[in-house]
This record gives sequence, C-alpha cells and structure tokens, in this order.
Amino acid sequence: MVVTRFAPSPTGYLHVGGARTALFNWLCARQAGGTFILRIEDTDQKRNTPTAAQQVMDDLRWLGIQWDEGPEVGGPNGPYLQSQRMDIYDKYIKKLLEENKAYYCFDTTDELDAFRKEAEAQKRSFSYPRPQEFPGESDVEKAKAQGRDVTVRFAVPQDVPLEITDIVRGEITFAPGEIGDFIIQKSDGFPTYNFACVVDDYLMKITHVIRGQEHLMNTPGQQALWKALFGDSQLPKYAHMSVTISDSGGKLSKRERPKTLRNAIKARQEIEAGKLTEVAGIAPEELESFIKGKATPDMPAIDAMAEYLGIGLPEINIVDFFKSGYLPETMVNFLALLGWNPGDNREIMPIGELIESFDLSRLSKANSLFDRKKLLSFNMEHIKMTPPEKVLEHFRAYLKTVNSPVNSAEDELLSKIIKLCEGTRTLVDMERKSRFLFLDNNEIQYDEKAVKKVLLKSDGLAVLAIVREKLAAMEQLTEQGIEDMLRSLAEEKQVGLGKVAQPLRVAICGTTVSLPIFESVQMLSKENTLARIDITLKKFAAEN
RNA sequence: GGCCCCAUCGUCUAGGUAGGCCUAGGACACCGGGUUUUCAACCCGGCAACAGGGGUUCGAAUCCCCUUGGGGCUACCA
Repeated sequence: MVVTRFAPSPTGYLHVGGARTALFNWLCARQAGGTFILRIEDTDQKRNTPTAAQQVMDDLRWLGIQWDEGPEVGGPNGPYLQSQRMDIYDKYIKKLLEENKAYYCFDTTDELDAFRKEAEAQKRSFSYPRPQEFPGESDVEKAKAQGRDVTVRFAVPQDVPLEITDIVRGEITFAPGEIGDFIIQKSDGFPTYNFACVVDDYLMKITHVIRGQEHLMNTPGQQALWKALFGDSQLPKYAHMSVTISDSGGKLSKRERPKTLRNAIKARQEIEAGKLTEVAGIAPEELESFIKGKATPDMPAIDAMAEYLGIGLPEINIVDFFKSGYLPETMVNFLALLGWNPGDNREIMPIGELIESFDLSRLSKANSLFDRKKLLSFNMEHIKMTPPEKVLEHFRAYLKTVNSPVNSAEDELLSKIIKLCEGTRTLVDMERKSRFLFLDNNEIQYDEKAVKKVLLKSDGLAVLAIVREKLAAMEQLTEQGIEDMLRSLAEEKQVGLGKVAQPLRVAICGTTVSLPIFESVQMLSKENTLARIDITLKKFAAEN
C-alpha cells in the first residue's frame, strides 16, 4: 500500500513549486492505487495566516488534486492540522527526554549566534556543543526563573556516518558529526518541522516522502530521529525532487511579484501615491517603505496596485495562473513534465494518462526552468482537447472572477464563442475577443492605432459606408450572407477581403482583434452592427 | 566559509543504471516560406547541445577523477 502526503505550511497562496510537490505525491498515490494525505503544518504561529489553509485547499481542488485524508474530508489518522496534535508531540518529546535521547537547552539567540560565528571563522560546519551531562527538570525550573527560554534538542548520533537512500539521488552519506543536534521543541512549546514531520509521517503510515531538494539536508537528521523513536519500522522511502527556477532569472519565488511591481513604480516619472495607497488600501508610509524595498504589503494589495497601473506580474501562485486564463488541466500537465517524463515522446497528456504513466524512478535530478512560453502552448493544446462543456465551466469561473460582461451570455452563445476561439491560447484572450458583443453600442473603446491604420488610411471610412448600405439592404443577416456580401464587394473593388472586413471589425469592436468577422456581425445583430457603424462614421468623419 | 546535490540544443527533455543501435531523438521558442477576414491557429523547411580537461576502453554523451559553473541547506521557517 502506497501512502503519500502533501504537507504545506499555511503561509499564503499555493505556489507553483508547492503545487508540483503536491501533484507528484498525488500522482504517485493514484498510480499505485494508494492514499494521498493532506496535512497542514501550522506549527509556526508567527507565519501562519488564517485564510491560507483554505486558499491552499481551494487551489488544490481547482487543480483536481483531491486528498483522501485531511482537513474537511477527515480520515483515520487525524487531526490533520499539526496545531491540533500538540498532545501527541508532547508525548514523544517526553519519551525522548526520558530515554536520554533528547535534552533541554537554555541558550539565547545571541549565544547561538556567537557559536555559529566562531564555527565559520574556523572554517568548519556548525554543530551544537552537546553538554556532557543533560540538564534535569530542576535546571529547567531554574532557567525559567531566570527568564531564559527552554528548548529541547534531539541528540543526533555523532559517532557513525548517517546514510540515506534517495529514489532519485541514490545513496548519500554524511560524515560522523556532520549533522548536529537540532531543536525539536521550540520555547513556545510547539514542535519544530523536523520533529512533527517525523512523528506524523510515522503515525500516518507514510510510505513515500516526496518533496523538494531543499529538504535533502533535513533527511539524515529526520531519519535518525525516526530510528530513535520507532526503530526501523515503516521507514519511508525518500524522493527529493529537483527545484524549479524562474525564467526571469533566479529562483521561482513569491518575491518576484512584489519585485516586478516595485520596479514598475520606480520606473514611472510620476508616482500617483495617493491613488496607489487608495486602491491598495495601505498607509502612505507602507507604500513608501515598499518602494524603498524595506517592506512588502500583502498580495491583494500588490495585485490591486498592479491592476491599477496596468502592469502584468509574473505568475507565481496557482491563482495567478487561473487569473491569467490557464486551464487546470494545462497546469497539471505542465507541472508534471517539470522534472519528470513518461519515457517516450508524449508531452500533451490528459490527467488519466499522467496517472497511468507516472513512475518515481523517472524523476530527473537537474533543476528546471519554468518556461511560460511553453506553458502557453500547452494551454492552447488543452483548450483544444478538453471537452467543450468542461472548457465552458472553466471559462465561466474565469469570467466570474474578473467580473466580465461576457458572463451575461447564455450557455449556448458562450459555447459558440468557445468554438470560434479554436487556437486561442488563454481564457483571457477569449474574453478579449468576445467582449465587444456584450457592451452597449456607445461603450466601444476605439483603439487609436486600429483607427488610424484601418479607418483613416486609404479609404477605410468610404468602404465602411458602402458596407453599411449593403448590410442595411440585407433582409436577414446570416453568416453565409455576410460572407458572400463582403467577398463580392472585395472582388468588385479588386482588393483583398481584409480591406473590406477590417473597417467593419473596427467599427463593431473598436480593435483589429476579435472573433471571426462573419459570425461576429451575425451574433451582434443587424441593428447593433448598423448602429455601431453609424457611430463610427460620425465620430471619425471629421478627422478624415 | 562548511556540507550536500546537479550539469545534453535558448528552454523542457530522450539517451546514462546493463559503453557500440547517437553522423544525439522529440517538444516549446526562434528563423525562412506557404495559407489567411484580425489575433491566433494551421502546413512545409531550417538553425541549434553532450561545460572544460584528464583518464579507463578496441570504442564514452554514457564509467572514474579534477576544474569550472549552477542550485540547495547552513533558523526556536517549513
């Protein structure tokens, strides 16, 4: 029986890196017909935000990564929030203390820093100086009385090399003494990650620990702790995946979005500080310190400012990709292929195929760059291959969050629009192309370049006037009828179809980009088309 | 600084565990051409890599060593 888990700490939105970790664990479990557990590692009271766990769960659900055990679904190994498992951790800490496998410490931060500095000066790795004799309960009382913090450290075996076996990296040996005694209980009574993780993995009977390479150095210590607590029973297999790097340079991190925004604000000649603080809902001082690089406001504030300034921020969180019009199917497929492949030339794969082909032994060792251009291409392929009703569902969800007028369309019309959008790369593009259909005739925004190029140059307005008359003369607007009319007009004028179609397009949409023109006119209706042409002719006649 | 991991086209990667099937395959991007009612899409063609240096071997992308480069960790964060 395979049991895997995803164990995020609820500090914010689900990040692409975290999503990839979750996905690999989920795929591994599904492939083997095993169990996938979601566990929330909320042991750091300072960093946790109340809504983060909910957000992470929403994002996982959007991706289609459903957990078999965990918050909201329950299971036999709960509770699944570490903050609710304190009594369990206390029990094992006590056991370790009693068996002399762990000991109390009373150091201050300054004292610890001094140790570390000394180690670095001597060009050796830092390892906590274990006392000859472990302090007893009376020492704890004394320390507390003095107002010192009390922590508990695990006594890592120092006389033997620590060996781990990793599915992707093979055998790794750490020299004796290399891994120092680490803290397992903080002075606030909470367990540290390295401790809670081991206890829970054992209790939840995890068979495969699949996580990022950043945890590789924690593994020898965790394994030693496991052996001290539970012997060799149920030792899980480890797989440390490569990490994902951003295509804009460094590590793919949450800091990228604030960084991009900050640079954009700095690049502006004039900063509309008042307006910015207003849309972001932050104090002027906060904005100032953000621009100086000293502090970072919350994500919603960052997003609001970016939207106000009209700048696109690099997508980092799963929700960012949703807002940029990507399908969850795309994200799952793309993320799965970052550091894994099925061993043949397949790339675009539906989820079922991914599950079927998944194999931990095919994880790659090298770090990979997140290539958004390739992601875009994947999205187009998935929009093409995903069942239309599913795309409709995704499109609706997207339209709702951006509050688009397109959302007022009936399912039938929306389906038609989706069909006409074949080859479109994102839902954002779909919305842009079809938006004009749902605006009032006088709400059309005319793109300056489009007007110049299509209407004012050559005889665009004159052609438009002719098109208007021909359309007016048509009893009923059908796609075929519109096409025939435009084609014959083009032929008559000895020009390409573009010359007659583009002025019409700009007249009804305001831009040169929209759904195919025949269908556009037909869907818009004769009445609205004529009205928009009249508005256009009137508006730009003077300028010609 | 210390410890650990990694290294094939610009990018994701196949091939590496069992050395010859590799004059290194695919995909995205890019370039050229075609098609076209816009943006896309679509079709055809092209460019492009085994980080460097030593070994081992009849033979190395594949095994070993060194160098260089990249990444991670080095918290009372996870």
